[in-house]
Amino acid sequence: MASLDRSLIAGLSVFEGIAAADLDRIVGQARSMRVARDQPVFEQEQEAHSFFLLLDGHVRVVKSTPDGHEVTVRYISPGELMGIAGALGRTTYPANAVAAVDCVVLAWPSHLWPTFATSFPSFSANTYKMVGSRLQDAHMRVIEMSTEQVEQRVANALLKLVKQSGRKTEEGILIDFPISRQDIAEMTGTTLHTVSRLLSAWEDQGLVKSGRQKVVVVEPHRLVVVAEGRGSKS
Amino acid sequence: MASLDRSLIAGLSVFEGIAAADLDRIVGQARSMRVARDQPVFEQEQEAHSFFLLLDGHVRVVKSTPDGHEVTVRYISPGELMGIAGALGRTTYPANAVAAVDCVVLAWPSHLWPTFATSFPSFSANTYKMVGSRLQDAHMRVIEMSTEQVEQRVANALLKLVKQSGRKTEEGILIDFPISRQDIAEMTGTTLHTVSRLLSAWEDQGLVKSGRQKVVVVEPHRLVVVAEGRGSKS
DNA sequence: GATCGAATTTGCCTTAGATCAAACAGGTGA
DNA sequence: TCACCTGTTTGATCTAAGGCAAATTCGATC
Repeated sequence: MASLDRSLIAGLSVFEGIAAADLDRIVGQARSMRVARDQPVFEQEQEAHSFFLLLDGHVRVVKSTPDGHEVTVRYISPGELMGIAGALGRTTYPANAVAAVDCVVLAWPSHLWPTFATSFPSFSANTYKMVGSRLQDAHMRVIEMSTEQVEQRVANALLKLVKQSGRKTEEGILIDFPISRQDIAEMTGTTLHTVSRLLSAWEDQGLVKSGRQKVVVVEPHRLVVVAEGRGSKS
Repeated sequence: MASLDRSLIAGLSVFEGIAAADLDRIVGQARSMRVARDQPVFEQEQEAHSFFLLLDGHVRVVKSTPDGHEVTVRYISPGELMGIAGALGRTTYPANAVAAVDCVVLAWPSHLWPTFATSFPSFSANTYKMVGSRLQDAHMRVIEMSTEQVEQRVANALLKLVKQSGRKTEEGILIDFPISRQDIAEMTGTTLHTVSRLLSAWEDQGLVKSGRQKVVVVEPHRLVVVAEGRGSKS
């Protein structure tokens, strides 16, 4: 296996404030792995043997309910940690993580977490800061679900994806991984039919351009207007 | 001010695994305060100067949206921490916390957190474990909002309240603080009208007994059936 | 005990969005 | 090049639950 270099992780916000030598020690204990598109990184209820850092690609985190519904919790972008169940006192993963595209991830055995946390206090502080913002996110989701209607939620979801993984093209801002109507529906608590109708309507108005597993946001500004609830109700 | 005793906090799960002498040191730096019913413990966007432990009473944590909606995030029971924004890298409180009844709380200045975290590792571990379970909770809420219908969500909310703050009476299990239809609506993302209709229907079926700001669950078992989605659709 | 305000109940109507159904691409592999 | 599978579009209903309005009840206060 090629030896891993600290340059892989230097500069990531989770590792901010950590000395170069320490970064080496951290990276030295990681195992790097490739995960092919649509393959799992870890699975719900499984023993949480490792925690992960996404180096390249995009990972979808999904919870399945007993009655067969799937809810997308979040998308992970390069540089983010995932599967940190151990740091929160869990022994199993709370959700499925599947690669949205071919991915490269680093994995550390979970039992290293306590050592890392005490040896590298800024690592632990940064991690808990991230946990804090995920908690914040989750609360925002609850609030959205309680107070906004589907149109606004879908607009918000697209804007979030654009901010997180948007790539500029001549047409507009492309969401940089394959994403289906069904995926968007699972992020927003609606059905693929409704998402399809919304995208069609927005396409007619020139807000977005979309195709099979692909969405390009042409006019983010106007999408923000929709997200805020004063979309043109004629 | 009466001197505070470690017996106040010994035995609480957050302080599990901490030596008696350390408990003294921790309690010694707290300030105890009373909060009258309907008064705030802390407020959204406010500078997070302190974190709190609820000793007695019940606190409702509510988020307000710009457009005037209120969403209840959770109820805090005695023994739980709240306002730990600092531990998660925030400088302001993310929500309003208001006393549902007259309360007694301990408060520590936020700047003590880092010291506490390093001096009492099990305190920090316990706290993050609790954060983990709140994150879990929040995700469960999102899933409920996405996949269940109002009837199930309201049933679930009542069951959660019963588990958390139920007190046995001859009639059934009483939710041990004043709670209005509106409050329940804000917990479940619906309207007080719908909650009222549901409670009326359940009362007719003998599932609950309810009155002004009061709910008694008479038959938890049958409420569980409703919560799981196979309530008697005649 | 009379009064007043807040909480609750209920009926009726409306509607956002789910469900059902069917047709329609656009890639991929043979 | 064609066939096929998966993702998408669009139309036609249907319904859970929200909105509106009005009556009612319960407690607290004077």
